[in-house]
Amino acid sequence: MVDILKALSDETRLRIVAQILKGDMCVCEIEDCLSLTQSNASRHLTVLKKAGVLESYKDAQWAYYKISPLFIKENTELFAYLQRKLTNLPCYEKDCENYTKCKQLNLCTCKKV
Amino acid sequence: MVDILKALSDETRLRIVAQILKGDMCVCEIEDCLSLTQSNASRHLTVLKKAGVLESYKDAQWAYYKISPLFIKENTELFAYLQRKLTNLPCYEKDCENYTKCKQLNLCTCKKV
DNA sequence: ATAGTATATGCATATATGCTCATGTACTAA
DNA sequence: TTAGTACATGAGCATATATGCATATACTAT
Repeated sequence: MVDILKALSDETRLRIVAQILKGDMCVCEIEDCLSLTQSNASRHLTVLKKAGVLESYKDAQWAYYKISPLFIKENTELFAYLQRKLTNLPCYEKDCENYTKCKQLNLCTCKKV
Repeated sequence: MVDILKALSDETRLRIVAQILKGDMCVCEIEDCLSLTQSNASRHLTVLKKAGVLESYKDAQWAYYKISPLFIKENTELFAYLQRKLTNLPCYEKDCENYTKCKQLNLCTCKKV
């Protein structure tokens, strides 16, 4: 429980979760969308994964991250809280716009599964 | 939101919240119950208060802390999550025993409101 | 095989956090 | 007024965390 809350107690990681709630994303999409360096994005994703909030799977050279179904199952109320509150994050709208923009510019060559 | 999660992302503070969920407590009760130094207990309580999780009120020389009604109102799901999960904390049973023991020994001279 | 892309990770560094000791403040009791 | 109790807070230290740079690994495409 502490690990989960620790993982979620960082604005960048909340921004990541907020975007992934809309659907699975690969690391480069997170980078582009939130304007993070590659290593920084990767590290934050690792923290969320180790805490059990996210899961990852590989497709070709891309690593996709998704919300862990087990996390949702075992932390129902917390998950509902995130769903309701994450859209209020200061950066949320901007991050979403960025996501759309990056999609159009094809900054990431991966094809969504 | 980040402030709240940051405040809750520490085991000692979760233990504090777990006990206060059972009813308002003064600082010396928290100290005794969780075996914390006075300054440490005070600091953690301050963090929780600044984040809006707790509120405090004074009675004579004692400072009582309680769960903030506004926090409960605005963070329903999170509060429900805490209520359900905090009893699973590793120290929970021990802390509760300690609480009863300290009550009996009258380690704290304050009279509960 | 070779070059390129995507991701993870070691190392160094700056900042944040948690803790203790000592001190300050507020209230009580005599 | 004086001593005692409860609580808050400044200073200092040790540890943890976030970040960037450089490098390693894994996969793709030619």
